Amino acid sequence: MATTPPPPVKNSLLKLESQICFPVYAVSRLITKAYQPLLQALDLTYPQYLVFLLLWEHEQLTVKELGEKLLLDSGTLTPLLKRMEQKQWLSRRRDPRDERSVIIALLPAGRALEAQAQQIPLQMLDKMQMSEAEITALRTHLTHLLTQLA
Amino acid sequence: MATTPPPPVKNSLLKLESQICFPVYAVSRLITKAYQPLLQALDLTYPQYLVFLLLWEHEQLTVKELGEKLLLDSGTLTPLLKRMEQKQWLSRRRDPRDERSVIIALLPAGRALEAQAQQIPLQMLDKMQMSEAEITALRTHLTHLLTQLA
DNA sequence: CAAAAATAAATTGTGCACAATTAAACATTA
DNA sequence: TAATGTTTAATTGTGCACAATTTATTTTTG
Repeated sequence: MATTPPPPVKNSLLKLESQICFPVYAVSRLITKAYQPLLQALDLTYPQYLVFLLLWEHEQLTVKELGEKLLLDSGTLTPLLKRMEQKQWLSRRRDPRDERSVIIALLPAGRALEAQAQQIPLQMLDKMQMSEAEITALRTHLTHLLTQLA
Repeated sequence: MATTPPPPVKNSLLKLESQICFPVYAVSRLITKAYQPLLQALDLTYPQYLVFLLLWEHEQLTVKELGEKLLLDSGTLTPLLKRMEQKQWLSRRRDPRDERSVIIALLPAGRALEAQAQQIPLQMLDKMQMSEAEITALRTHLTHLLTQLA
């Protein structure tokens, strides 16, 4: 009795489920969505929150420094920072000693947000339901990938 | 001799470097950038490539099915699929048996792209420089997070 | 010093990503 | 079956994200 030929095996590397890239892409968007209700209470978007994490730590930074730390360019940062400036969270001014640079400095309203953001990291950790060990392992692999691709 | 008081320790959870979320966000964008030169040769964006991965495997899917698999809604997919339709890569038509659904079907020009995309996964693996074990571990942690957040 | 090169932001244009709303088709049920 | 509710896309509006270009300033170099 003749057997039917085996079905042609698709190049499994071209399947969505074989990709490592898709989970990264999907998880990244899901994380942003998980932040959303927490950040909405502060009238913040996720990239704006990242800018604040840096400003709460450093008080003031140039656009270039923000870009280096966040891996974003001025095409993204300039309009984002203008929106944050409009809300009086930060100031944008040229560095008098090098007029090419723009210094972004925290304003009182921006500094005040830090207190309201205190709970966010723990709330996110709670949503993610990952052990300390898992998080460390994940971060290790991701930072490896990051240095590989940056 | 009086010791200086310890510097006030910033809530380390509110530092960018403590966050697991930032590496995911940054790596996701870096991966997209790494794909860019490879996909540009096929006139594709990364989300369009993801749609093709599914269509190459399934030949035709509804917008709803694409959305479920990619975790994207019609607000993102409709304009994206219209652009792909304009390039004659796929067709969009209502399902005659349920006019609410729109069936996305591969067209010859879209099917032809599969051959040209064959090399992409290996080229990406090469760029990422990760061992099989690392990739598996990373995917495991990410899919865990994905189910946790989805 | 003047010309050329490099640097830092801003601008322009395209394409996601998503919340919120709308519209149409279908399913359920009173 | 008419009214109600559900499902599926499309639409609208906002905010990234990034490539490519432009502008202004500073640095380097011939």
